[in-house]
Amino acid sequence: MGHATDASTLPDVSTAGEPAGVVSRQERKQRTRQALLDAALDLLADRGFASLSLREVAKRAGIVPTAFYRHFSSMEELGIALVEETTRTLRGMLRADRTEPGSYQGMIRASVHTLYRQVRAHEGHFRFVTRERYAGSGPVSRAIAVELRMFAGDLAVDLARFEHLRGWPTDDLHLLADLIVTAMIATVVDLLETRQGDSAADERTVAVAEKRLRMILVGVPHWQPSAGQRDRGD
Amino acid sequence: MGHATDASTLPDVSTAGEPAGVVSRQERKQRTRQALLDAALDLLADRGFASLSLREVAKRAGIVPTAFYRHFSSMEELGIALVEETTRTLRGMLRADRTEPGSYQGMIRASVHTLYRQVRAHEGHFRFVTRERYAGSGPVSRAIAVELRMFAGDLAVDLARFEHLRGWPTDDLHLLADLIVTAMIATVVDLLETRQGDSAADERTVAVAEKRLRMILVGVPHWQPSAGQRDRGD
DNA sequence: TGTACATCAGTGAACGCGCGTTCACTGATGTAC
DNA sequence: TGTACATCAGTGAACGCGCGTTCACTGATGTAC
Repeated sequence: MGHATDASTLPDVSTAGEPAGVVSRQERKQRTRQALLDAALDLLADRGFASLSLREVAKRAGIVPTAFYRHFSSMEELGIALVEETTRTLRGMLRADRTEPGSYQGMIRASVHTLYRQVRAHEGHFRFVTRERYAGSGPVSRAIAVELRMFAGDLAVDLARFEHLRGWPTDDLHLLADLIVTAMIATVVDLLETRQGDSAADERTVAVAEKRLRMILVGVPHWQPSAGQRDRGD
Repeated sequence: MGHATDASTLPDVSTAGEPAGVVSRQERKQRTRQALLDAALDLLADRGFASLSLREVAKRAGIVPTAFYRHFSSMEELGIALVEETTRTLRGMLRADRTEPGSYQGMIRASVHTLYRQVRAHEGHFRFVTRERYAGSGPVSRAIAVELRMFAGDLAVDLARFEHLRGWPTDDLHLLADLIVTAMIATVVDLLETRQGDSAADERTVAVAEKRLRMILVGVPHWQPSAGQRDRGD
């Protein structure tokens, strides 16, 4: 227990069976840092970040508690690094899925599939992020909020290129983008609740995810932009 | 500090200025129990439930740690009581808002207004529930999941009475109901992020909440029920 | 290539602290007669 | 109404434990000459 070689880190650096003698001090340090991140993620499988102790993480990473400070000045700093690891590549992949504004249907399929693969490849990361999103008012929750706002911002920009959405006011575009991001997060949660390996359940979850997005978007051509602002009457 | 007389409990039992000598032992016990619930809620203002200690809660409620066990067998049991307090009346109020299936518009306005009043009257409760919803896999998160499923179930039943929705398959109805519940939770979070007392900001948040629901519902007449199932092709 | 020194990731002892839970207790409230 | 006993919410001492952080240290790696 507690070995860090089965690492499931986002960037797949191949460090597996290299001779131990030839690596530089810098490289060793980097590996220990990664071991700390992986250890934290392992321990977060069924608990909140706030309940994680520095000593516990260090122990599982195979170092003494005091050595933790060679890598992070606090647990919070480690938490922020985990948030970064989670979103580092996903944002670009989702933007790529929307490069040519074709049908909603195509965009939906591609985005859901990207999200699906990414969640399944890095369950721990996504469990961590969906959990800590509302977990408090600390630096980790704030970092997650910032990342999500960037996802929604990207999406609002891309949505503006669709035919029916060209004339929409910015407010309405952002409302729609937030709705879609929220639906995607719901899909992440659904996937994490499904036991890994049950591919029939996975297909059902993906189908529901796509349907949910279609249900949101089917109204788009019939929406009267900004009607809401006026009929509040002040 | 730590007095329990400024209680903000959901059932507004008037226990304020009564002579102390006349209350029964049972009544006194009930008050201490309530003081524990209120103390926990106070302490949860900017932290997660998991980081709350029994000793801390007891101290703030004005009793010795060991007396805690006269009221709850564990912190988890207290957490579940807090979930119950939060949803006890809200569920009925929201159902009442939908008793006569008139326009979506009317239903939306009434429901959002009910939610708004309830959140503003019991901020601590709703902060607790939205935070702990995904906080882990413990009894508290499970209790919240059960309550939310009941909200969505109520809503699905009521939605089935609307004209366009009469022919919808159960799956699609539940998907729509979940979408609406999720939108309502987003509104709760928005309200909790707004500084209390800024009534202009509140009105904006309520307007956004209504608009969000309209954006979801505007597609309903144009939805092809279960089209999604078929075009997945297996 | 060889030597002398600097760097620095990781060590291990020590600290004071708050934790959940046990236990035997106290003394006011409640009840039976 | 008065007395004797039962109930039980709250007390306070005590326990062993894991916590974050400090500090002086070790010894392999890196670098200057």
